[in-house]
Amino acid sequence: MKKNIENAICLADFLPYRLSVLSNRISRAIADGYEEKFQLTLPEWRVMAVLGEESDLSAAQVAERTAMDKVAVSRAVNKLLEADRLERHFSPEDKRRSVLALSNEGRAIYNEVIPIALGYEGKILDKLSAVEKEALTSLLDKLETIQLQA
Amino acid sequence: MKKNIENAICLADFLPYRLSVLSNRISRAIADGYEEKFQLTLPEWRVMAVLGEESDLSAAQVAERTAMDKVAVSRAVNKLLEADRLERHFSPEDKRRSVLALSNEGRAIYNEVIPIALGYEGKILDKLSAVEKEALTSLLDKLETIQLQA
DNA sequence: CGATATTAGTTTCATTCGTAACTATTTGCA
DNA sequence: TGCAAATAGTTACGAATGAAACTAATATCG
Repeated sequence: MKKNIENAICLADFLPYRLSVLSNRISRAIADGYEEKFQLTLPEWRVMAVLGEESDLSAAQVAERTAMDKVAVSRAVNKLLEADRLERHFSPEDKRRSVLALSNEGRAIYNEVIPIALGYEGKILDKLSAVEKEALTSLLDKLETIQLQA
Repeated sequence: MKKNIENAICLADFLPYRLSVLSNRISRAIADGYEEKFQLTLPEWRVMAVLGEESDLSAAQVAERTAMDKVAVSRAVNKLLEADRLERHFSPEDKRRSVLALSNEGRAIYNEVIPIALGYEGKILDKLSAVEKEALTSLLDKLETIQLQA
């Protein structure tokens, strides 16, 4: 396998490229499992996923937990509200702050999507040994802490 | 740390989500290192990267090596042609097939971007021990082979 | 109290992206 | 040969995305 020793990049060996291709492939496969069936986009699903875990978050808290930006959250929330998958009211103390939660319908969909998403993750993790799974988790923990801004 | 044992997802522990966030963060950081400076988008850079390694590829071969689809390649190639960073002629045997290569100007830019890209990768890899680097490579090798299509 | 700054969330606009349809060329095979 | 199918690449179009400007509500501080 060609290495990046001279002034050239072998894309196939380049970590950022490999992560990008792998991640896109996995996300696409999972989204294919629910997008058409539930008319649900990836950003919408992410919003539902955090609200399934914890209710009554503000849009900003959803953004924080999903690593989405506030515009993306706003759009996803509005589409979910239109589809009656979310309920929103506003905090009495601060009328700007929204308080978001899954509706019954949203919860039902959440309960259906969860096994699909976990199924795909399982399909991947099942191919790894216990040691490899451990290594993967610990590498991700470490990589997530790395500061990149020049 | 909350685990995915019940019918819920802890996004922060969910492998596809973690990969996606990590990969986007890294790609964004690297792109910030060349996009503005060279007026170069990520897909354009990917095309240049493969042609820097190997010249006279067709658009389809570029697509294959970059994991981009043919439309994205077509667009990137056309922008690079307009900017005189690429040269294109067509195969005499098959007038449909393009033969792409970096221009001198493209090569010069390639030579400038390479160290930026490798620098970011190095910044990440330097935080890992030799054993961790080995584990990462072997995990990626393995994960890349996994079949996901339901 | 009242002006200014900050914060939450939305809207706008320009760009990007993906899918599907299209053109041109070549291949295969009756 | 010659016509249908396949292939290389482009175009068209609607949806998704991101940055910046905007609105409304609250906080700060003279």
